[in-house]
Amino acid sequence: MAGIKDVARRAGVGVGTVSRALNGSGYISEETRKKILEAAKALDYQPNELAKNLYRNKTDFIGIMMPNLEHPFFASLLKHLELELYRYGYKCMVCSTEDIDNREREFLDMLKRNVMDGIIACVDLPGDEEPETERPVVTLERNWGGGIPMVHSDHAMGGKIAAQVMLEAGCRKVLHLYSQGKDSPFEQRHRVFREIMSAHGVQLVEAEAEWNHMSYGYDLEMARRCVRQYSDVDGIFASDVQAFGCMAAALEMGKRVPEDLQIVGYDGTEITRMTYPTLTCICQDLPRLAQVSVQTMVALLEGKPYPEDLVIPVALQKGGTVRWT
Amino acid sequence: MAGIKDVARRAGVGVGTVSRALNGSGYISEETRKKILEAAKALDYQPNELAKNLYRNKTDFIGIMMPNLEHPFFASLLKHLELELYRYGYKCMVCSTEDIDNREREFLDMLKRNVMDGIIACVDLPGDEEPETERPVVTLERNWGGGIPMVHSDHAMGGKIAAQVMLEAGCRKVLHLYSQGKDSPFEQRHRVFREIMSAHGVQLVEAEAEWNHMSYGYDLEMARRCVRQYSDVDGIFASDVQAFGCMAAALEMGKRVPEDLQIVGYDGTEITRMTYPTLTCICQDLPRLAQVSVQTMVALLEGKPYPEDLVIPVALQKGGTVRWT
DNA sequence: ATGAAAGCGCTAACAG
DNA sequence: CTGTTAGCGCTTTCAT
Repeated sequence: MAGIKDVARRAGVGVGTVSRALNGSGYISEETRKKILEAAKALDYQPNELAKNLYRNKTDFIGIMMPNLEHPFFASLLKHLELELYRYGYKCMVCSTEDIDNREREFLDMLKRNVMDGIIACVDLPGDEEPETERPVVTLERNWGGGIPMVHSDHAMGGKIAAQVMLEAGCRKVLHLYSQGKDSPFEQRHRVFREIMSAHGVQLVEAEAEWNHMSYGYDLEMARRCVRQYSDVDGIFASDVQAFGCMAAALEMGKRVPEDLQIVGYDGTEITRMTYPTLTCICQDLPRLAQVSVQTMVALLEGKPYPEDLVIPVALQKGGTVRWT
Repeated sequence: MAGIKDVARRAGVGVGTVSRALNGSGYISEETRKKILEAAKALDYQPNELAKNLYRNKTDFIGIMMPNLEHPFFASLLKHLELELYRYGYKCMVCSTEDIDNREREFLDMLKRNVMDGIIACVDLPGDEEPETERPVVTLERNWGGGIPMVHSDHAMGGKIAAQVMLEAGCRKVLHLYSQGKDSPFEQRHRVFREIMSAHGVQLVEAEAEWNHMSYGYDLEMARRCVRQYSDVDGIFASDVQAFGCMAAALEMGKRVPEDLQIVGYDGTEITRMTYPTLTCICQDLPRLAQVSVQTMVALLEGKPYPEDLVIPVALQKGGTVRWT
């Protein structure tokens, strides 16, 4: 592997000159620049990024922490985050905590060791400690407190839209699958939904999903159980995957959707458009969530002020699991 | 940020001693070791990995190249790869090429710049050039030639199983959605499937999906078009996502699955178990694919021989989209 | 058993 | 404009 010294020798100049020529910093005569470029090409010179990183104390890596990479919400979010980071010249290092003990802690420690420049986290803060904040952290949908910027969807709006859909659809007894995290912004969605339902005299049956247990298997299984247990409801509000689990269980029991049972999902991932009928759901704006969190991260890294408004609107996607009038 | 010098000063020893104590290399008296450990703890010392990387010329990063992180097959594969790399102490750097021009090339160049120790690639080799092989590359389901190890499923077996299912189900006219890459091992699946179908006099209608255009939207749209166009088939063989697209289009047209139309998917991702009826499909063994490719990568990095057999068996998942007798 | 010193490959400050 | 040199923070000889 040719190093900068080899290039310097071949071009008959000093290493400093090579560095300047290749980085376009400082003054270089056109002539020597050409010589250097030629030498670099001839030797197929590639600067060793490790040396550069040590000097700059920066790697251009951003770590992404997610509970589960297989879940359609996180898979899609990761895609958008990676793309957005790429636009700003950052590389994406990913950590799927799954249910592995201590994985969050280990990952956060890497931040202290300068492995990456910052972290975008979609998981809860491990333990009760404040994170070291020497390098920036931005969270998505998770409250880490301590002035750490949190980008999230407008879940109050989501709960409200879902409730309105249920009301217009004429539901009288609704199954509501929810989950609650550490001061999570999600709770707004459930709170608002409950309030509106109660205010209109709609009966509510609730089941709590384990927080942060993001997996298809779990979601489908719990959805199935709930539908069996509360077989007399005429409406369901749950996350996308859970909603599909409910629909499958109901169809298996001989119910018709939406004639006997109306279903509203939450998230709006691609899977909602994959079936017939398509799933009516509240869509989170994943591209925008990714965009804003990356912008915030970059601003933090550059010491600039970051966007004030970190709340992203949601939208209704009308699908075939609700009877529209 | 406390450095090794600070620790040395505080413990009243030289930096070399601190390094040895903390890495457990060389001889250290129990007494000074204690002093050093204390000092390190007191200062919350974290070794700067950038310096270590430069010295070792190694980062413990493995790059993962994928065409699309949102697609359930790749999302799931990534999850397993990341987990497996973690087991071996490697971190996972991810690159989603999407359809971005030159992204593969750029990512491969990072390998030359020592940004990562190796690459596991699930995309085609850009251009016709041989990749620099100074640092190891392993591919998953992609043929990069030049002695680069390729881990892949036993697609001949997959094609055979799918064909047998179709025959047993009594299909007489089958729609076959396929795609072909650069010398891809996938082709076996299509070749074997065709051969068996023809041998038994089953009529075959084929539609080619664009290679490497891995996205829900595209898959669903093309599936819908095909089902409309070939509305008289009684069986369909396609990838998971395409299969769902076909099923949705057929249901929308008033057909019944599996009574009027039987469907066999390929991949066996989580989405196949999400609906009612569940999708009959050929399952690739993603955990095993990940395991073998990571083992191969690690062996390459350590200069050891790697597993000979890089072909992973597939299995049939019986679902409700086929009439079982 | 331990301290001093020489790199790892690059960038930037400083002389010329 | 360009060459020389001093780090970046760590690991590892090499003396002692």
